[in-house]
Formats: sequence, C-alpha cells, structure tokens
Amino acid sequence: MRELPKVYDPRQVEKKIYDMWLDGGYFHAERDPHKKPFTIVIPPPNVTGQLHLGHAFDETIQDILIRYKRMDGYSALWLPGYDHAGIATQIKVEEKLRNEGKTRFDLGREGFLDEVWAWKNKFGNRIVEQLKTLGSSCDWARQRFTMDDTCAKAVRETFVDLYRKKLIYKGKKIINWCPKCTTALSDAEVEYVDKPGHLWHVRYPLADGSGELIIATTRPETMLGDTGVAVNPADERYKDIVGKKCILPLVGREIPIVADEYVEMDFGTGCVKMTPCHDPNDFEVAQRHNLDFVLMLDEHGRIINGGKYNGMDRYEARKAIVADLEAGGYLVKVEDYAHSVGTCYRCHNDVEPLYSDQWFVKMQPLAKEAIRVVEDGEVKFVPDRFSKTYLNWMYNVRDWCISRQLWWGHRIPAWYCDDCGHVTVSKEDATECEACHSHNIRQDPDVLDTWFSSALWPFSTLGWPEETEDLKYFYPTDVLVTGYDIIFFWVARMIFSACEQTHSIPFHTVLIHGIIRDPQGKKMSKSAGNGVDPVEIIEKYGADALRFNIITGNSPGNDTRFYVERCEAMRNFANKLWNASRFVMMNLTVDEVKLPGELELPDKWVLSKLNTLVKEVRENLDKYELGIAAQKIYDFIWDTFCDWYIELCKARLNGADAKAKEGAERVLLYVLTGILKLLHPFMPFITEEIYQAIPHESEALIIAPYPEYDPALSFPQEEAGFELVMDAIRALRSRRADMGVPPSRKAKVMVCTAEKGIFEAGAQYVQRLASASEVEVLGADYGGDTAGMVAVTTPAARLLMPMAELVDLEAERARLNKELEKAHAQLEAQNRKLANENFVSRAPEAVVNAERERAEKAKALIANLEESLRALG
RNA sequence: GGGAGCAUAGCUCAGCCGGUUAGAGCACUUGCCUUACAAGCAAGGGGUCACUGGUUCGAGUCCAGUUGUUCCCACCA
Repeated sequence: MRELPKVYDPRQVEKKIYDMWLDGGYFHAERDPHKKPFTIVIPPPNVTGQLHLGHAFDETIQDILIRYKRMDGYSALWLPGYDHAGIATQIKVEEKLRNEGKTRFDLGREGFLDEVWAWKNKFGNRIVEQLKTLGSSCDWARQRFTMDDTCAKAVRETFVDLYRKKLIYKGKKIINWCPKCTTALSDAEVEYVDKPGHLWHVRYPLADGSGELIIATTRPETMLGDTGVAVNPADERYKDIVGKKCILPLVGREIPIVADEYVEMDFGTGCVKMTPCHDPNDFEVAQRHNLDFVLMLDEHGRIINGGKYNGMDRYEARKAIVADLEAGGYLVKVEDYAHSVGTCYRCHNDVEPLYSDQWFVKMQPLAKEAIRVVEDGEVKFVPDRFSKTYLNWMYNVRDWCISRQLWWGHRIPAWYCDDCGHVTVSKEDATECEACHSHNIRQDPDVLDTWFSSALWPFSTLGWPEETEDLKYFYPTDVLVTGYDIIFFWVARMIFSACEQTHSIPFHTVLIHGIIRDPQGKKMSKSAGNGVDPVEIIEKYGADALRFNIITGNSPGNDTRFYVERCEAMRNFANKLWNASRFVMMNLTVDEVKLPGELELPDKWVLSKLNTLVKEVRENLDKYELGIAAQKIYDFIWDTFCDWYIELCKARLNGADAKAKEGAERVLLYVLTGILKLLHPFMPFITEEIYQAIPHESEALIIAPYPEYDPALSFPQEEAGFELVMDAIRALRSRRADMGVPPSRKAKVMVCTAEKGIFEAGAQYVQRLASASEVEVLGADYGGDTAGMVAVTTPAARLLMPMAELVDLEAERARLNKELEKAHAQLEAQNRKLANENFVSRAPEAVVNAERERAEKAKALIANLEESLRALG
C-alpha cells in the first residue's frame, strides 16, 4: 500500500495504466469456447483524420460496453481499424501536391498512389495514438485497414458475386457529379442546402412564328443542353402547341414541345425546358418522348457543346447567358427564388446532375432482406425510432452508384477487351479476356466508393470470405455504435451486404447516438472554428473526466452540447473518488476484501444500497442507458458513500473498539471495491489506479468480475430503519443552521422515540454528524421538563436540544405550528387518496401500501409536533 | 410535400413500464479550513414540467390537437 497524492493528477496515471493494460494483454480477445463472445467493430475513422469529439463520444460508448462485457465474463472483442476514405484522403494529398506546384497527373497514377501511401504511413498512426489516450480497449493485434489485403479480398469477392448475380451493373444514367472532386457521387453523398436563387422567365419563340412560350428556370445556363419543352397534357393553355417546335434562344436549335404528366400545371408558367443530360426528371421525360441528349458540361463543370460559351465555368456561363438573353429580349422577368441545391458532402461545392456511364448496385433485391431483418426485429435500433428512418430509406432506396473517378481506393475489378468488347469481371487480376482470350485488355480506371468496403467491415475484418476461426467465433457481431448521420452511408449498407454475403445479420443492435454541438447548439466544424480538441481536454482534465462528461446528461440518439465546465465538474468527481479512496487506505489495516462477520446498522444500510445500485446499473447497461447508469454511480459515490457512509465510519475508525474499527474498514474496502468495479467501464484509468493501490483479488480491475446482485446483502428493513436516523440528523443540522449555531457549539440531544432500538444503534452517528455533545435515547412518552429546549421533530422522533439562550418561545411555537399545518395538509392529501374507493381497488397493492405508510408517517409527525407544542407550554 | 425529434429550475440537460414532496451539473444565498477532499462540507432559494382538450383512481410521463423550434427525407422546373 502506498501513499497517494492529495490531488488526483490524471497525467501521472493514464499513460502508465494504459501501458499496464497493454502489457497485460487484457485487450486481446481469445476465442474461448467456455466464454460467450461479445463483438463490436469500430466505425473506422479516416486513416489520416484527427480525433474529434464525435469520435470521443462514439469510442467512449463502445469502450464502456466492451469493458462491461469483458468484466462480465465475455470474450469481448473490440476490433479497431481505419478507413482509407477515398475522396477525403485524395483531396488532402492533392492539396499537398498543389502546394508543391504539382498535380496528381504530374505524378501519374502509380506515383500518386505511392504518395498517398506515404501520407497514410505518416499520419495513419496519429489517430491510433489519440484513441489510446481516450482509454479505448481495442484489440490492437486485430487492427484492420479498409485497403489491406484481407479487406481487398472481401471487396473483390463481393463485387464479383454481385456482378454474377446481376446485382452490379454498368450503365448510363444521370448521376451526381462533383466538378471539384471530379467524380461521381452516390445519392447519399449529396447534401441538399437551401440557397437563395432566382427564377428566370425566358421566352422560347415557336418555330412557326405563331407565338412563344415562357419558360421558368433556376438554371438558365443549362438551356445549352435543352432538347425539348414539356407541358402537362391536361393543360388547356398549351393544348394547341403540343407537337409543334420552338426555337432555343441564343442557340437557335429547334426543339419539340411534348406533353408529359411530370409537368405540374400550377408551377411557374407550366412549361418546363428539358435538359435530359443534366436533370434526372428531364432524362426520364426525354426517354419517353425520344428527345435528343446534349451534354453541355464537362467534368470540371465547364461548358461544352455550347458554341461561344464553350470553356466557360458554369457560373460564369450563367452570367453571360442571362446577359445575352436580356440583350436579345428573351428575358421576361427575374424573381427571387430559394431552392435546394445539391452539394458535395466532402468539398461542399454544388453537385451537377450529369449523364454518365457508371457502375451501380441494384438495390431492390438487396433491400428486401435488409428490410425484413429490421421489420422482424432481428436487427434492433436503439432508440427504436431510427428503425423508421432506416426503413423509410430502404423502402425508397435507389440504385447505388459505386464507381468513383478517383485513384485512391479499391480499383474496380473489371477489364475491357479492346478486341471483342467483352467485360471480364474477376476476383484475380485478369490477364486475358475471358471471352476471346485476347491480352488486349484494360482495367477500368475507376475505384469503388469508400463505403463499398466499409459495408463489408463487420465480416471482412474477421477474415471473410475465408472461413476463419475468428469469423466463426466472433461473427455476427453484437452491437454497432454510430451516429444517426451515417445510418444511410454505412449502417444500411452493412446490413444488406451482410445479409447477401454472409446470410446473416451483421449485428443484432444498432446503438445510435447524436452529435456533439458547441455551447450555442451549433455543429462543431473546422470551418466554423468552434471545434474542441479532445486531446487538449484530456491533457487538462483527464480522459476519465472527458468520458464521464460525454456520457452523462444525455440519452441515446439525442444531440448534446459540450461544455468545458462540465469537464471540470467531472474532474472534481474523479478527485472526490480519489480522496475517498485515500481516506479508506489511510485507515486500512486489513489486507483482503472480505466483509466482517458482524454488520452494524449503517453497514447494512450501505451494503443494501450498493446491492440495489448493482442491480440497477446492470439493468441500465443492458438497455444501453449508459447516461443513467453513470449518473446513479455518481450519486452513490458522492452522496451515499462519501457524504454519508465515510462520515458514519469515522466514529468507529477513531474509536477504541478494535473490532468495530476493523468491521468498518472491511465494509469500507468492500464498498469501495464495488464502486471501482461499477465505475470502471466509465472511468477506467482512475479506478484501475486505485484498485492497484488497495488490497485486490484480481490482478487488474479491467478483468475483475463485474458486481452481481446478491440477495444475501439486501437489508430492506435496516435500510429503512437507518433512514430514520438520517432524517433526524438532517433535521438537527437544518435547525442548527437556521439558528446560526456553528458546528463547534455542541449540544446534548435527547431523542424521544418509539424506535428506541434503532436510535440506540444510531446514537453515535447522530452525535458525530449532528454536532451533539451526547445523545440520550428516551421513550416516545418522555414527559420531562422541556423548558429551554429546542425541539426538532421528524415522523420517527422528537429531538430535544437544551439551548436555552437560543430559544425564543414565540418563534418556536410559530415554527411548530407552521410545520403542523404542513403535516396536516399532507395527511389530508393522503387520506383523500385512501378514501377514494377507486384508488384503493384499482391501484396496485404496493402503491396503496406506500400511500398508507405515508399517511402513517404524516400521522406520526403530527403526533410528535403536537407533543412538542404541548411541552412548550 | 412526407417523416422524426425537442419544449422540465437563471443556463445545459436527465426523468425507463403513468404512482411519494419532479432531479443533476453549473450559477445563486448563508454558515463552515469538522485531521479524505475548499476541485471540499453543511444548510437553503429557485419549476403552473410550452398550450388546449382527452384517457385514467392518478399524467412531466399515454392519446389528439395547437404553438414554437431543430433535423431528416423527397424528382417543386
């Protein structure tokens, strides 16, 4: 046993404890046939990213679950890993190149990839180290990367399998294109933002000169790609001109006027220009009416096929075209108009719908099973409302565009034959065309969406498609923890991928948390500069304080605001526990955790409360109510253990009775040990540090068994009995404070009570905690002279303190009368309830009994108050 | 257009299956360096649980509607 410093310093402890855990190999999950597995795969952070509070939130939840299960006897695997993050990483490396005056094309594909790998190797370890400072108990030996060989194999296997099942196809469609990232995006990767814009009304003259149409558009520049105008077939205004042609202003092209249900008559002018290559709806209308397809934007968002506008950037072109329309007299009017614009989730530039040849996953067939497993409850969302979010998306899911025009990622395993045109899709790198055996083949230059490999994460990380021992033992995984913002990106795709590839759900529970916001409730972001660096917080307050801050005062699925001051409060809590432990150790002479043979009243009280706590915390953890569990442990430690039990023990510890002292020591050590175990998943560092310093049964707290409810340690009667003593102590303190009596001014306390036994057992505690010089326990019927006595009244007792000089008879009487009034009101309320036939007959017995007890208590209080009044004379 | 969340103390939030006198942290007031802890102890002040109606013996909690607010989804040119 060693001396602990007075103030807890996490910096002295956390690194040392983490290394101890690593050295002990405690994070490593063995395939143990005698244990049940419990598996969580980490949502892989971007390999070159930095830890932010969102990660801290996510990882803390997972670490709590893993540590709980590990202590509870499971072979608990928390599998860590990182995502190659195609677009994000490529952007970063290209940025770096730009600063050197280079582009990726200068390096060529191979050279560029070398550069990215170098970048990955340089920064990839940073986030690992940061996760460690949080205390994450990941099985680092099983660390994975979405670009490593195992994951690559899973990607190929899946791609080829889906291709053979015709669930992956290549086709020309309107996709989302980011001109900045110069790649296609999936629907999920587009964020719609309401932006102020304009509605330009433009004249399209009829070709036969018989009139004109007014067309309203938010994007005049796309008229370069117009190949028709559509009206609603039921629109009387345009009945006669359907089938005619009009002339596209500035361009001069004659384009047909068609009738299509898609057009809403009461929006704008009821005429819609058709730009099939740059609008998904127009595309469909064009297909129905055989309109031409004119592509008018290139990969960078510059004009092509647009005559004099060629080469202009899309925004520049808009200005030029509006000006020309106005000059040519085609512009009728301009209205302000706010509409939602799709933006790229990585670079936030406007996304262009673009007609393009891409690879897709056919979603309908896959969605079927993904819907069923959630509808049938095989996969549960916590909180449940997110299953609705998920299902709604899945019901309406559209084909997933998976090809990206990037270099960093899993290259699409498709080879095109220059001789016969056949496409060879193969798990192994193809060397010849599988149709004509020509060697004149080229691999598709594109890579797969990053989320394609993430989708396989729960099983690819365990070795799939190989039937590995790990896969057999740890898969399906158990809980997936993530924010609601990536349900579509990731959760949904893991579910259907697992169902299709492994014929199993990937996990049975999806635990959804919200996002961490700044004190104003705004999203934290780099650009807003309101981010808080968790590493700095850990440095200042400790990882335990950060973890506890994040996890308390917040419920599943809800956003939470981050207050640095709360970290201070949690650091104080850690310090409180530290000092309580110090106190226990200072008084400790026993060297094993073992309860004494004889328990005193407060011992039974605290043990019974601890026992209840154990039961409740387990229930809360099992229901993923981590915040509630944490709050209960906090309350127990601070209030029950520190403010009451430790104080209650001081009398015995300082007393002459050696046996009583030892008894107190043993119970203190037992309860402290229980607390450390309960708290460990939440505050792993400080609890381990203390555990190592006190007598302990396990070599480390991290693998000590989590406490279990023990019926033998439940003492409801003693618990309730001791509460009577505590009531008396509180009442005495309160009265003394009211009268301004300092603690140093001790006074004798006479207890008049029917509960003589309990108060006799509690007398020493009343004496110490209520600043009494001595305590005398008398019967309830004590009728001695009470002149000059201060009377303190609780339902169980009348407490008399001789303090003649402080007694104001009138004030005393008034006070007692006031209390009496309150007690009567209370009793009346109770009696009204109990007199209600409906209540007594319909409410559960326990509730009625509780009400009766309350009435009894009120009656007892009234009797005591009346007695006190009588005694005053 | 569809869907969801939130509205509880000055601030930020808990409050699970409806059942004491609605809780916590921070802030505030008063008194204490009581030999574990002033990052502390004790005692207090502060709430018509957004509004209206309903179900119920009983509603912060369940239902309907209203208002405010946040978010998600959707092909509103």
